[in-house]
Amino acid sequence: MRSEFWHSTVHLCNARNMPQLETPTFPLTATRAAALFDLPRPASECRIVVAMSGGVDSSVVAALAAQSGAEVIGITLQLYDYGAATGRKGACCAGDDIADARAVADRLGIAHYVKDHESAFREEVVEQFADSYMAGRTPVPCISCNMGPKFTDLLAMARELGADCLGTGHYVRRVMGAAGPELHRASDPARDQSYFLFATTEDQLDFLRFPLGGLPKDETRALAKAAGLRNAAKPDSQDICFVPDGDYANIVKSLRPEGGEPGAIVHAQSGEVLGEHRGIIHYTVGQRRGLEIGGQPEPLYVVGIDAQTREVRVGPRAMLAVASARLSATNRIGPLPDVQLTAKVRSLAKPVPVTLAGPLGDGAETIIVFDNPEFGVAPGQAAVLYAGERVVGGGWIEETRAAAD
RNA sequence: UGGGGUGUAGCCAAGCGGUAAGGCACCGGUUUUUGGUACCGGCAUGCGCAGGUUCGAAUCCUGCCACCCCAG
Repeated sequence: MRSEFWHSTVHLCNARNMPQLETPTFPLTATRAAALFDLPRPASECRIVVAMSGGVDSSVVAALAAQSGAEVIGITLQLYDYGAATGRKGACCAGDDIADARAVADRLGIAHYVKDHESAFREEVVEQFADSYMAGRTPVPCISCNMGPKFTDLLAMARELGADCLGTGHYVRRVMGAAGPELHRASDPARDQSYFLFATTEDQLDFLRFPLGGLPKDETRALAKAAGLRNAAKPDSQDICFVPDGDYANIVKSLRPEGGEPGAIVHAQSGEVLGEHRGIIHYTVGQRRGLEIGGQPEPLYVVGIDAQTREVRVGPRAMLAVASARLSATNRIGPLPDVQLTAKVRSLAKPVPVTLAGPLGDGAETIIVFDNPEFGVAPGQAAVLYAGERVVGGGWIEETRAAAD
């Protein structure tokens, strides 16, 4: 099993042969570090797999795992090979990032595997990303990536390696509730990444650990410095990791050349053709900029995208008001509490009060009704449901119903 | 080659003698694990062109050019 599973391993270092490097200033004791992983047994008897992207966050997780006294194995998924992107800082899981992950593992004296996951990543994330845009939707590839490569594939690897848990650098908290582990927002709301993890299953959550979720701001970098990690000052990743220069449309067009076919920009109220666009993949419901339509008395926003006719419909902001949204493939994490729920329909949105009008979880379709009209709700994005700080679940936005005007 | 109208930044447009509003678009910044939104900032030494009057003209005068409408 092992040889087949790890046929693509390009590097493995033996922890016992590594020189013990001095990290005397590391501010956490072994006990406190171990507590972050909520281990089932004494740390010395545990094996922790850490998903190492090469970034600061997951590197610190590896450092914390090492500090706990458990046996630690770092795994880096090689997700894409983007030669041109090697100079880019802040990307993950390619080129320099893999080198960073390896260097960190060496520094910490832990084992480290690199797994070639390019074809799976392409299928599960990149192709879906392109298809979504081609369908006139706005995908969230980071969620697909968490669902597939990270929480399914990598997690399976960790289990096969006999690990007790899989630690990642996500800024969310795993909190033990009466009915089992719950997913909560990060302590630092500015860092919270729970939006990207709504699809985490209870099984996965059972096995996952997020040691950074409770850390105060800047603490991560302080830990990285204290541990002597070479990427301590590495810029935070942003943008989509497989889009090297931020030009996502280029990536989509290289995969789906038809995506660049022009179409009409039509006023949703008057039906007037206001101009021509450069392909529907450039637009998102709620988007204002990039339409290049001047001479209007007020800003116009994308209110709809018709993939069949390649028509982009635009209208005034009022037309963006949405009363409810239909969600598909919903997930539920833990019991549904009988409290006011809130929903986030974009990663940077504030959660707003909603009422759930249907089942939640097990892939069921459901409807969320916004207490107040919500603006810029785009099909393809995720709607993540919260009960206070707790993530209850969520689903994918399929379609929306406009607020009555 | 008759009459009327209009020409101000990429678009819409105010100004009607005192030294170029505003909106849209665009660009930049802030925020940020989705190039969305929002917010902040920038954006016409020049007002179709050439002359003239005036201390001073986009604003008045003359000529020319372009486009539009009506009539032929």
